[in-house]
Amino acid sequence: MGRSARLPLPDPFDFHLTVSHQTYFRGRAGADLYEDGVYYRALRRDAGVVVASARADGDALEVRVAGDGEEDLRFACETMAWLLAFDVDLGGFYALLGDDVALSDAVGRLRGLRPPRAESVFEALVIAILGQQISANVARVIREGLVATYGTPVEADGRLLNAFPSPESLLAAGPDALRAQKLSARKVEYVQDAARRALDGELDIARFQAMEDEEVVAELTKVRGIGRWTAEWVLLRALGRADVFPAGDLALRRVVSELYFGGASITEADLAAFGRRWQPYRGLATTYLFSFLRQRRVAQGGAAPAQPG
DNA sequence: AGCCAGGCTCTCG
DNA sequence: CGAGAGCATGGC
Repeated sequence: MGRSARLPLPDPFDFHLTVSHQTYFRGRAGADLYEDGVYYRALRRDAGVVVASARADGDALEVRVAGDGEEDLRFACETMAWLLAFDVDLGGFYALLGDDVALSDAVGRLRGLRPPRAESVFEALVIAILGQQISANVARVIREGLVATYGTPVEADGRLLNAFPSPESLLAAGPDALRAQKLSARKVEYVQDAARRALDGELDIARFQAMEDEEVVAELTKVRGIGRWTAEWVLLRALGRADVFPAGDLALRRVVSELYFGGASITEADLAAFGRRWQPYRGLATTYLFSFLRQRRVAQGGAAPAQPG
């Protein structure tokens, strides 16, 4: 049962690091599962779900699907290559860094990290809304609950995972049920509005890929609940844009302050100006800086895994 | 116990 | 324009 195919790996590429980043160095984050060297995702395709997994094997990515459908396998291969950002030019970014000591040091440990992606604009948008204002850890906990409760459960290699909740399921949930998932009343509104838009076809990825970065920002920020930061998150995580730099992001501001300004506080405008040094790879710089933070957070034992009892 | 988190809206001067 | 309040809740 099942089919598999092998995709040539891009170079450089650190599979373990990239999938670890995707799962917050914890092995699981929402619909993303990483166990025993295998990356699992339940992918939505048309009305159904394709259970896919990938692992690095020599110079290839071995992609598997549970069923026997040839189309499913092809879909899984394309999607995995997209999720793991096979198309991104890391070499250009590394060359640009040159004498950037601080980030080069981070890059030294993060070499081969690719900026992993969300499955859909809807997923990226919902995750971004959940993450507004609150800490990354709290956002992650809330996302776990949402995916566990409203995702589509499937099994792969005897492991349980969930496809990211469909727009239908989050709409059907109703406001009170989502409030019970620790969303604020506002966030419930925003998430359900996003679900409606997804069902109306407004979040179709092709529609956005035809637009420039700033057009996407302008379009998305017309919507109540979506500000610049949320739109930029979608650009990075769903559309895979290379040069996006969320200068309003508090964590990004602090880590740049720490690495480049001796901890002195900097404004959003300062960060935007400073970020120009990473053009046209500001999105990669963002991913590397976040990865630096995520790894350190886990290494320091902050937000330890759930207690046994 | 407070206070702050990988924002955003709304209100008021 | 800018400043400030409110939101939800996990972690320090």
